[in-house]
Amino acid sequence: MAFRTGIWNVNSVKARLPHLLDWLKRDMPEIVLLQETKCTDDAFPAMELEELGYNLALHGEKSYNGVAILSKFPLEDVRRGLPGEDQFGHARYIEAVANLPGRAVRVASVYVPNGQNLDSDKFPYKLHFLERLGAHLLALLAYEEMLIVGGDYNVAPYPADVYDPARLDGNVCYHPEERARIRAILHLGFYDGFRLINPPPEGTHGGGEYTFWDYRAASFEANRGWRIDYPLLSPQAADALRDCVIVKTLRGLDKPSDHAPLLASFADAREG
DNA sequence: ATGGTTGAACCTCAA
Repeated sequence: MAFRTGIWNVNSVKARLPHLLDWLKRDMPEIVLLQETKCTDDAFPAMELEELGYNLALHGEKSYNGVAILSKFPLEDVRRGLPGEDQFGHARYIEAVANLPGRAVRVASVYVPNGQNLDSDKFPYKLHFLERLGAHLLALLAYEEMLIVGGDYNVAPYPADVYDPARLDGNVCYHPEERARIRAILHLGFYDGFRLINPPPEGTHGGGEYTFWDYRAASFEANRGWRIDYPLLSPQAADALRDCVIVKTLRGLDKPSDHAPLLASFADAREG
């Protein structure tokens, strides 16, 4: 069957619950990958989402980070954290198998560390996280499954993915060391689902299509944005991809997240 | 313009 996958950094699932519920009722993605839920699993608004028909797989922590998978299909083989990760580390990765009728789809929700600034200890931590993520995704690629890894990667991979690539080159989230690591993951054999549907424009200027706008300095109004949220797809998932859009309207509401969601549509396995 | 805003939880940190 055909299905849709939503991807959204909500910047607090509790603060964003009204917008989240409205969006899910309107666009009805069967699978949803959330980042920055910012609450422990016992505080997650499970009842409201279960009422919409979702099964939940949660990996949260108090105040910061937190990722979740919502699925209208049964979830199995839930894994929390990257392999070898400290059990008490940040809640930044969750993976599960969604059992669609006649087809299993592996999905993951990832929230890559922001890195803060180049002088911070958090910057090498981010680079190391990207390397560990790449090692894990390489292992998953060997399964030859439909695999959808959606999240906030906190890295704009290419010049078209930031509003002013010349000025921002070297900034955190658009630093050559970060771009090299996210592009290394792509070069393993993953596809950026947004770019499969929306090829980047020619030249080195910003492409104008973004998923994140800073709350400060009227960034959204001026479209000073960054494309740092995207679906990374295995070849099997890329073949089934039919559409991928940024739901920009949600960034323009009152009390928005600083990220806009994405909605990716996948075809039935039997379609050509 | 090295500013600006938001969320969670505490009076500051992370983004």
